[in-house]
Amino acid sequence: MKFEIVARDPHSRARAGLLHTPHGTIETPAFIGVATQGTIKGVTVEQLEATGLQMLIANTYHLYLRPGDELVREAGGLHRFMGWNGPLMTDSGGFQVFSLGAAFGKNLTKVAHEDIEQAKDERRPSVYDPDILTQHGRLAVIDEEGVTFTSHLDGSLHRFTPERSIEIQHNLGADIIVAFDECTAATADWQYQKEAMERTHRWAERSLKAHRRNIEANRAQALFGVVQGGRFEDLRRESAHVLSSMNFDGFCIGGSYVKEDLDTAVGWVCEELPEDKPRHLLGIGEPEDLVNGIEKGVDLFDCVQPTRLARTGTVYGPKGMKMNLLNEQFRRDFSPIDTDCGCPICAGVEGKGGYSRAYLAHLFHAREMLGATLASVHNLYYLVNLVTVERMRIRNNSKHESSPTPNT
RNA sequence: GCGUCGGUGGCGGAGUGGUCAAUCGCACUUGGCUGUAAACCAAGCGCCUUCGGGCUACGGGGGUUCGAAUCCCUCCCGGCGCA
Repeated sequence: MKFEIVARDPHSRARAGLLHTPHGTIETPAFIGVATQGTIKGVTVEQLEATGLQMLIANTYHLYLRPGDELVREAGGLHRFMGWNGPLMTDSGGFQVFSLGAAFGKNLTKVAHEDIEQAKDERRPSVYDPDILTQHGRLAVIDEEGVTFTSHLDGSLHRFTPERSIEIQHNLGADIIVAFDECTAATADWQYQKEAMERTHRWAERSLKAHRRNIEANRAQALFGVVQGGRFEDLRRESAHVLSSMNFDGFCIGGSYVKEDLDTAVGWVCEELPEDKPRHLLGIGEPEDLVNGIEKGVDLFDCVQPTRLARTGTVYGPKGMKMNLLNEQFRRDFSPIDTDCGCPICAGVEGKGGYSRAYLAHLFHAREMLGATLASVHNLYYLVNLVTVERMRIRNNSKHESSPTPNT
């Protein structure tokens, strides 16, 4: 995998680049679609192409449980299995350490509010002990070696270590894979964040080692390490610094956040990471977050937000304002979601008119699955386009600053 | 006409003397959703409120009772059966 920076914004740390993968080149900054179970829920590959998405990210934990990574390998790898020929990455299962662990059963989310219930992460035993799961009322428990999961599908017991996550990801065969890490709660204290971060660093080394061992025989090409450290500047910088010294092909910025911390944390990390490698801000998000992240120097984003919102009836309207199409006011609103939007849902395809808010509202009220599909296509298009505009802006600004690097 | 069963909130449908403004669905209204335990979750849903409470309600009317959606009488309406 090769990464080249083609333009830099003179007014910020933003940069535009090209990320070459065996399945094509990604123009960065880019928004990546989340295809957890090997699909962006409710959207076909053909429809995805119409959104302009350049890359998708699938999930190790989900695909390992079902249909099984061996089966995917048998199918010829995830690309072939899901019919997506473009660039593909897989997440390591690190996020499930959080969502099935510290966050389980609480009202904890990736980007939380300041007043959330504290997610207490008591010190864990240092050895693998399956019994602790039941004692803690969660589906994932961490120890030094790895994480013990109770399947959310059937309650069966599973074990992930960095080595295992990498092995599974190699079986899945994405272009970019991610080191196994621990996503911590936004409000975890300094002591715990440090402990978790250092463990994540040890896991990063092990992931790297496992990756190197298998890389020749497998399809997976590039490995990204994950920066942690929570809301603490010293830890974030340290994490970025330590990981930079390892031989990763790129870096993810992980963790969960209190909204106000997001921007600062991303800023600290990007200042420490090497300039010549791509940075992926995991699981973020909202339009303003993308703009802020790009300004800080982030190259890649992925987020479930556009599709999850879409499935539940919320779309990005004019100027990115969120609209809940189930609200009464849209029942007789026969205009498109956004008159200025060029997506197939709003603008239609090849001269055929698009869909109206009222029609979408009807689909959602009637619980017709097409509603989720149409709204997902629109929301994805919106975010992809937003990032594309930013990318163009960086390239154009850069040109005026007499950058010799030509555009592609 | 006689007999019989039944009439409860927008709808379906519980409740059959007090703990009932009334279980539960659905519909409706509004929130929330950021590396997907998520086509999901939460709250509200008679009227008024200074949020303590107050008022009007279970087909209509009249009784019994300290107290009735629940018991009795009567009227109206509907289903079924017999003429």
